[in-house]
Amino acid sequence: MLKKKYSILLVEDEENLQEALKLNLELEGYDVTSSFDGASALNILQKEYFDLIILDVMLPELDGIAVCESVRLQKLSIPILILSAKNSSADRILGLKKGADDYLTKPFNLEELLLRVEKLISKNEQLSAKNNLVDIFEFGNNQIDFNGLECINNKGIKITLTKKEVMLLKLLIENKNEVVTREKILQAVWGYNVFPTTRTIDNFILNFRKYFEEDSKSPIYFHSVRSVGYKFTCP
Amino acid sequence: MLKKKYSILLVEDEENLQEALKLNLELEGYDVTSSFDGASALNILQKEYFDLIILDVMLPELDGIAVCESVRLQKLSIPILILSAKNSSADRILGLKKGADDYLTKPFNLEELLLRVEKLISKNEQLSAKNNLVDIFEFGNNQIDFNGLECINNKGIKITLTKKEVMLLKLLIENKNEVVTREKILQAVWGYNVFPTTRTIDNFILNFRKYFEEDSKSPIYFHSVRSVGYKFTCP
DNA sequence: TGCTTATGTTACAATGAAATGACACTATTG
DNA sequence: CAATAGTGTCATTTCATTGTAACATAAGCA
Repeated sequence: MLKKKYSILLVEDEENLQEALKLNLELEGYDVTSSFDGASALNILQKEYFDLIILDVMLPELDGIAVCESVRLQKLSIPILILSAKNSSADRILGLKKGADDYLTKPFNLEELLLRVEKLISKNEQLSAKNNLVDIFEFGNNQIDFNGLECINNKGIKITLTKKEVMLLKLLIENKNEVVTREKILQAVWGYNVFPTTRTIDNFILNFRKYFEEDSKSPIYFHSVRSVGYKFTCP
Repeated sequence: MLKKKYSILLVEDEENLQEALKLNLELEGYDVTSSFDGASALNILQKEYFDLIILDVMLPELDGIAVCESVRLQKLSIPILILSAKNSSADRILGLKKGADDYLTKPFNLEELLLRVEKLISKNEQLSAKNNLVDIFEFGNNQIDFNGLECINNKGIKITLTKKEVMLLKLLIENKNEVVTREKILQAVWGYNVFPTTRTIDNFILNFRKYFEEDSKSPIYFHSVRSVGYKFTCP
């Protein structure tokens, strides 16, 4: 039987390591696409399908964690393997929290990397057809279905969310009870090079308040933090 | 919403650690069964279902690796997380090769353990939640026979579906009430790994609406989700 | 071989999400 | 207590995405 060739996006700026890894992965039969920085990685991901992303955390400009976050916001369920020079458990935890599926510390044993790669791909392969656990978030009397991009608000009215709304909402909810800066929002939702007027974010918040707040004039979920950004709290 | 309680088999002979882990896992909402040696672990596994096994490698008599191997010989899919005092990559490789899904080195950070546990369980959960579609699917007054490639629509007219139509329809129905992205559609139905902009998908949807909707201008089953994809809903 | 049906492509119109600009409002500062 | 900077709100515009049909090509079959 013909074996399907799996594709890997390898994001690593250090040229020697990039080349060595690419070579070894290709020897294992993978189809490897190279990327040397976070921004271009995100670009490539828009246009092409991959079975796995290998991501160095130390990247010029946009770092690995940010890429990881951005990928997860767009609901791409690609497995992500993070490579890092740091071996603190705090870093590993951050990586795993931001949506990485596995975490390896440099210097690593090549065989271990290849094993982990294989495991990640084969686990994901099996569920590629249907890959969703129900993903419903509730606060107050609001229910949000992130898979169906719709929600039922406290008045029992069904609202269909748009892509950007979902991304922003997810970002806020993932960071609930902490302030998310405007810069971070623009970065994560609108991308690294598109910066619309600041009023845009406010308009989205405005909508969220209309959708979800009892009294949109005195919000209890969507708080503005003057000169910093916004904060979602759920009591 | 009611959350399912997941069950974990914790195999650890050191009593303090056993207890501490059990407590913490239970606080997270897991149902924990304790085992203190390899032989009894295998026994328990014969009789009961678990969503995850946490396995110390250093066990009296039958060690963790042996248990792991034995489990893999019988039940393939339970995720196994190995705990070990040794941090050599050789050991990690051995563990992973023998069928472990993840490997943590003692001393470990509790939060990291909990994160990895959660990840292992949810990944596996998705696997087992595979949808098995019946061959005949009904919605509204439409009947679709996925085997015979034909269907009877709401006007009682028989329509023969083509191969691609069946594939797309199946994909949408398997993911009913969820948005299926254009990328996923292109990948699943057309086998593309690169995503060209094409009107092909739209034309297929157009046909579905003609076949199955009362009023194809205001569809109730086949919804477009702008800049994401399409969603099949059946009320 | 030519006919028939399935699939893909092109072109253009319609649509609606998101961006913008204007202005009122509110908090913060010296 | 102005002055100022930051935020709330709405009406309006814009432009990418989607709907649609007619046409082109490929595949399958008599």
